[in-house]
Amino acid sequence: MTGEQTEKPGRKPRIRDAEATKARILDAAKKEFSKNGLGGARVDDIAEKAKANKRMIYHYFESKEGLFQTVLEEAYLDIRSAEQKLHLEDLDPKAALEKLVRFTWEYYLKNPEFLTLVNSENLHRAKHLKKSEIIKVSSRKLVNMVSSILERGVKAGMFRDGVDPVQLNITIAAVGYYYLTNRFTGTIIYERDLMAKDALEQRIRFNIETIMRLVTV
Amino acid sequence: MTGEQTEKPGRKPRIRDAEATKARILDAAKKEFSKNGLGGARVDDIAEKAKANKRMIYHYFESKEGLFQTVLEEAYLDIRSAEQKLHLEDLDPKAALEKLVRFTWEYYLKNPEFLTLVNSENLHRAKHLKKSEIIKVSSRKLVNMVSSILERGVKAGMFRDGVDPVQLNITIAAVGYYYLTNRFTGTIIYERDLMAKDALEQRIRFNIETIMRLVTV
DNA sequence: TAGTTAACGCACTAACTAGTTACTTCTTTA
DNA sequence: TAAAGAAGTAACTAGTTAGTGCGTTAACTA
Repeated sequence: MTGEQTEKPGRKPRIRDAEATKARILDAAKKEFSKNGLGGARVDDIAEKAKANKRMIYHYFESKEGLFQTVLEEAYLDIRSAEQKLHLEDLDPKAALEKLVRFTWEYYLKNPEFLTLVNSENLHRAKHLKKSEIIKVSSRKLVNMVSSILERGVKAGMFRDGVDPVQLNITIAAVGYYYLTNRFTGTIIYERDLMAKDALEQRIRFNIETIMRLVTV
Repeated sequence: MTGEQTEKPGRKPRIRDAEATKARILDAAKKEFSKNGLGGARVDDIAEKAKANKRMIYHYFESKEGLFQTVLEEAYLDIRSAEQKLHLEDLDPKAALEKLVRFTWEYYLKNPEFLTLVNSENLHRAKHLKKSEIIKVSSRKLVNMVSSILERGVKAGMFRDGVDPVQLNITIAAVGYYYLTNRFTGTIIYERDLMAKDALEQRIRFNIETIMRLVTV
């Protein structure tokens, strides 16, 4: 173990603390990568913001890309785990679906770094995500969750049959994701402040409407 | 004019040709920027691929960012002008809307650079697009087009009233854009080849269904 | 408490990168 | 045809940038 005897639950008075340093690096890296992309991010800046020596980045994460991969993996695991905590199986199908749409929207809104990280990874043709097995496993759970909501809805006569759960999943993500990643160009194109409070409220209502109409009989 | 007398319509035998060089640079730049993003693109590589001297880039476009701005502007003008050529006003509302959904999807599919350029611009908080007046004007036409389809549909009793044309427009873009920009991570997450021929066909059908159900009474 | 391991820091490098200087050559026009 | 301007080139610069070699010090353990 890692020095359990001197550690008290909420306190880590050690001057040298591998876990804390790692965490500070990951946190700074997430901000930098999401702000500037993988190519635009600077290792020196990450080290400075993490209040760590640059050498530590290479010590813990091997390379800039290794660091990016870890950041990305953690980001995916975070949203996947938050989705599981929704316990949609306890709600009736309509309420469950609406809750998922709302959750997805709010997660993107509160975690805009997630959007940019995913964009960055797609620019690199998902070469980092490809190596991660745990991401596949946790994503399967999401698809199953939506599948079972759909099934229950069909049985209850609320939803129509034949809606592909993967397509539905993609669409739930799409209507929120697109609006939010493209909020800067969108604000210019549509000459409207897409991030104003009422604009955001209008959008989430519209998204729920879109998804509900899609599955309703 | 630029040496009109020696130019024959389809032939430009000049060794020195400013327009041709400019065009080659823009073409190479579009590929480089869309492949690597603004930060990741290399000016030297663009010059090499364009078979032009790097000095020419600075001569014609002032800076790397100036070049990016021009590339981005041309990309937007291209899609906006293609949309206008659809002549949706000649079709009945349902057919018009379906044609727009299909066109948007196919444009993204055939011009994936557009998607990455827009992503890159959003990473930079739309600082380049902000400067462009012509983009706003041509985007207004798109919104008006959708507005008038909606209006005609409502009058004909086909579409329900109160659908916001901007939200609809964003949604039409979203359902195609998200699927295609995130095709690399998507293929991993959903463990399914999103770019297979039948997958693409399934998606466009799903998108049309989504949009039609959204506007139908 | 001595010895070992792991955390950390300094200073460096080799390669790269946007942008420029100073120049040559082609094309047009007075 | 001579002069001027525009198109094009090669070589360079000043500043970055990812990644390292090597030494130091704190923390754990035999």
